[in-house]
Amino acid sequence: MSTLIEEEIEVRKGPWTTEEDTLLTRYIGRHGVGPWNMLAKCAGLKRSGKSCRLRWLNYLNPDIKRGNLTLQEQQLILQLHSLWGNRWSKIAEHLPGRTDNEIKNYWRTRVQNKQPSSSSLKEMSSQFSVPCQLPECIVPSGSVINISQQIEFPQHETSPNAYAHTCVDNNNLVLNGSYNIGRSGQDMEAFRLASMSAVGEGCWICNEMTDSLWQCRELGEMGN
DNA sequence: AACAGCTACAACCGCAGACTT
DNA sequence: CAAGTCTGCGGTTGTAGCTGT
Repeated sequence: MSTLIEEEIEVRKGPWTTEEDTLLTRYIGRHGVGPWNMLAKCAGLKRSGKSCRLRWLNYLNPDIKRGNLTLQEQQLILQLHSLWGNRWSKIAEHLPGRTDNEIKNYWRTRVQNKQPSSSSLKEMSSQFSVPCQLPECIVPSGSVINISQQIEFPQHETSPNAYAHTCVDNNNLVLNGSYNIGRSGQDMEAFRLASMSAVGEGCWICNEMTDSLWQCRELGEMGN
């Protein structure tokens, strides 16, 4: 009979091998998902239940979608993150086949790391208004997008008057200032969502822009 | 070709809440 | 009701692969 310490030493960590993947997949295929600690032992894996759960949910589960996030998914993540913050599991519930880990990684590597520099922040804080020039948008050159829609806010008590008007010039998306920015975070949120809607399905608004808007909101809150 | 820096992603850790004894 | 255990979540880290020099 092994001691507790010896058992702890036996627990494997690090990257999973194909043999381990096979064992876990086969066991769940036969018996389904159960208590993870028990499952790990019964499957013959020298892994913690936690590790098995993570491996299954984030990698081995056949329901998981592979490949890059679609533009719609990226847009949805931004919208949901603006509503719920870092509630990754909650956000993942609205993206079938995507895991909270994947969404979290996406956010950290491709959104959060592209925060505007402090100098650009200062510049923005001095203006704190539209229009603002936006780099690297993939809207076809020459397109014109007009929106004048009222944004619905699922969780906000009121619907602020958020209107954005956009046009595209030489691949740069420009927001024309028909949005009346208040100093509340909610107004900034409205502008943010309006801008995202402006780009529409199949198009994508650049990360720099949404982050910049987010910073604008924070600046607005700081100013209060 | 070799190296450094960067990016994306898998995996671990700590914590909190739920559940069980 | 308290203590122990399990589960799930969010933050963080390690590293393989890619890219630029």
